[in-house]
Amino acid sequence: MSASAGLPTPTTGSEPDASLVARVGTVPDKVSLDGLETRWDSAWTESGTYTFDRSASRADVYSIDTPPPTVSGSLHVGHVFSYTHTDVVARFQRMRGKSVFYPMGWDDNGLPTERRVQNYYGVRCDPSLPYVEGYEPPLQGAEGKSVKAADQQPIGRKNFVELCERLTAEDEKEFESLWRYLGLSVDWQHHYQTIGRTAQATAQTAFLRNLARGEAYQAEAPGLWDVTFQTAVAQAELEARDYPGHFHTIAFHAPDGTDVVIETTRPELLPACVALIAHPDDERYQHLFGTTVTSPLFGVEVPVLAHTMAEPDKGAGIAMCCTFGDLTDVQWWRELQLPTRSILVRDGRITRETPDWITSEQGVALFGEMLGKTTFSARTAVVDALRESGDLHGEPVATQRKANFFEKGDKPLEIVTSRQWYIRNGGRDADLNAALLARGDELTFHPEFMAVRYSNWVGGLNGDWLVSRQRFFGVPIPVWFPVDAHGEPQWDAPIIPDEASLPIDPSSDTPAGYTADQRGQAGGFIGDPDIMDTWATSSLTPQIAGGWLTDPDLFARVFPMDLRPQGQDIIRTWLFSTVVRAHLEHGSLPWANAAISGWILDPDRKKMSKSKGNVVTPMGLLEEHGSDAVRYWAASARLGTDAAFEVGQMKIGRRLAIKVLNASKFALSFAGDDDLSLDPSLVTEPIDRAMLAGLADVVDKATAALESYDHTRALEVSETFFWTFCDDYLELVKDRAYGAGDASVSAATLSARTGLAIALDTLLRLFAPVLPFATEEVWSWWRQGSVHHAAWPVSDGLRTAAGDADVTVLTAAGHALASLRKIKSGAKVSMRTPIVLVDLAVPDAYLPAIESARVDILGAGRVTGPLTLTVASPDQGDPSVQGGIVVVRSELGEAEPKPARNA
RNA sequence: GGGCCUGUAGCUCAGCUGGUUAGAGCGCCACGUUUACACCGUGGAUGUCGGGGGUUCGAGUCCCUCCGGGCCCACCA
Repeated sequence: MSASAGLPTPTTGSEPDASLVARVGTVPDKVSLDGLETRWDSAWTESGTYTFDRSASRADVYSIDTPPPTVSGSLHVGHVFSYTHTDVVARFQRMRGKSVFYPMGWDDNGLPTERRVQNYYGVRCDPSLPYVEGYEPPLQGAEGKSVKAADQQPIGRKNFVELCERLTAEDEKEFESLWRYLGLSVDWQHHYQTIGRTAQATAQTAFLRNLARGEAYQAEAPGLWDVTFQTAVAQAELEARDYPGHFHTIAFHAPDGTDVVIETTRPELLPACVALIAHPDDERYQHLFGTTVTSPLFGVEVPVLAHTMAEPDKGAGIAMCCTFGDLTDVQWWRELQLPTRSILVRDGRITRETPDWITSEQGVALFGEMLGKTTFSARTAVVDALRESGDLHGEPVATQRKANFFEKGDKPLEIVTSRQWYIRNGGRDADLNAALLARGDELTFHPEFMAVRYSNWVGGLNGDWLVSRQRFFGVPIPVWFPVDAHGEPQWDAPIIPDEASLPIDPSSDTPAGYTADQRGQAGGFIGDPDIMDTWATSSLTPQIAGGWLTDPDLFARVFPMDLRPQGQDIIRTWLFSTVVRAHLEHGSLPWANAAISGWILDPDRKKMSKSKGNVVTPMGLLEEHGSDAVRYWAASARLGTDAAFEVGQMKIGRRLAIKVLNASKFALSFAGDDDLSLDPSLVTEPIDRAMLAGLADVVDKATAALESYDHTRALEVSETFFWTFCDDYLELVKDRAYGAGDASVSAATLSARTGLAIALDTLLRLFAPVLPFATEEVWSWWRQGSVHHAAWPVSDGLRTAAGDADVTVLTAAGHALASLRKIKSGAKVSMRTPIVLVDLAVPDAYLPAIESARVDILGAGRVTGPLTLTVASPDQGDPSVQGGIVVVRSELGEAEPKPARNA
């Protein structure tokens, strides 16, 4: 790292220190923010400003596990917002001398990409079709036109995956250019795709290791199933939504002829009923426990059982347990060892064969009408029959119920029995659960309260992590199964590939010891048809980005990582699953810190999202306001707090960036043709030293804030100081800094010029993480190298230069100047108007301070006559203004005629 | 039903472990082109700190309670 270390300490010897002198190069006559983004992005790329120094040891590295954005649409302001937060951290750490490992990934895995490809190219995947060489899809960019499924051209899996890769590559190019324009200090040599070969190999290797250690397993079990996508769905992907339904009151029949009445919203599941269940303490049903009743219409005999999960005040207090209507049914079925009578199949329709437990003539006839029907039509059939038989009591009553949905689906989930793969995540194992909760405690969340979202989720898990999905585009489960002599797959004896052969696709690759023509044959093999959950890959981003498999040397330098930035909504998914994988594979946390950004809300306080159509495109914003301005807006919002989308805040950021350019140009203009000194020993005037003392405080506060991931506070203290610096200090020292106008430079002039140079040098470093473009631009006018590799400022040197000065001199002089301005403002005259006489009553403590800056105050206030200072008494005037300085008497002179301006 | 966050000027938000008259910026009003800046500068007005109780010499800050926003989990009979 090349930087001069913060502010150099004063030299004591006679050797001039080269680092204390800066030669001012060309400062533009007219400064502008326009074009800085493109210009500096090129310059940074060319000089490798953000290249990770892989010779650095782990202790000198700061590594970031960046969220790979989903490449299935476009980035929105929410992305710009949260990625800026991360970039501020990256830039701060880089300036502190860390080698920053800041890779970028693209999440092009999974359903969103799959669906987008279907729409964009008008195709659909049919894994049974062969690969077609040189295939071209029927459409290009048909997005939004929504091609009906029936009109989509069916293509084989390999062709489909190729299209996925083609489309995501285009998107990724666009995303990268946006990130570059925004000024993310990413090392673009380190980027990855979650569908890339490395990611696939990593996901498959990690899975096989989980399998070898017994952490991954298969089970044939009832589980939540999306009938649209026809895939199993994991707990983390659930979303409870309101769903309209009807309560139906239905009579079962006891042997003695009495009715046992239940209520249900799903009468179509009547043929799947396996028991009636009431609470063991429920007085009303005591006499029925242990007996059987007969279902209406279908005449199936079912037991009446007791279970504590039954709630007496829900419905009739006695429930119909079906295989399977909901997760409670599954629990009853399991715990009471009930038979399985499934009637729903994977497409969400009623089975196409009448099941053997339905034997009555009436039952068989009715079920015959239901065969292959949707649940909706089947319900109508059952309800009509019930009404006719008199077993429907009253009419159905409309109700609003909650149903589980796949977060990307729009039909309620059904429960279907299937063979699936799971990874243990503490959902069924108390020890592992406790260990993962402990990992949560070990992880530092910013803000802290986000930790409870983790522990709530982990504590509330009710099953292991379902990782298999019945989809096409994704990382295949890397196993095959032998097929026995009868043609039956041996699910219990998976054929495991060698790690060195990964990644593999078992649907096209052949396992060792077999030939391709044995696929699907008796005595041969079949591939596992499923792919892994997208989180099964995403949970390995630290390993993928860090080179776990491909570059162990790199991995040792970056893992466990320092920071995981992400949104609060995916703590339960991405964050948790990543913790699970690292815990199982490495016995550690994947990172030390998690920084959680809030949401961007539109002016109606609604979360911005594509589905609501209230998204603002980021590139337009960046071009209109400038990247520094948009970054300023983002950096003004604290972690974990939702922020309003506010153009006003961007305008303030733009104003700040422009002010940085202008104030810098001004400060540098005093150098003339001379070199500008940064030697603190030349700062001799009390007010100059006071300014440096104030700056030292700012440096300490900003540093402490950034160390605790509070970028907002760091920006705020720097910004507040900077505006006072411009409005008061610059005005006060202007005249002195210009000097006498001849070649001689007095000590007082040198003090002002050096103070300005030191302050500018420090302020540019303080602002660099938030305003990388404006600060780099100014830096290039007079310093060597990049400000983004300059050392983060430290207060020591500033304090040495300030000596025993304290900030009071500057604040008091500022207040005095304000009181002089108020005289003119009150008289509605130009600030150029001279004051020929003024008496100020000032607080006790300010008297010496103001006295020591008298000459500067007279100059800045254009006081041409006597300035008299007295100590203010408590009853004098309004002490709340101008720091308690009261104008006792004043007299204004004639304004000078306008000076001719040089164009 | 359980949990977390949040309610301060018209708007967006600061107010750290309780301490003098509650802050900033935007917006608003008035004035001003000053050898950096009109993408500017100077000055000004603006609040029963969601309501009500309590602890305290002292509460925007701590406790209780109610009301309003947002989010997560549970709730499918």
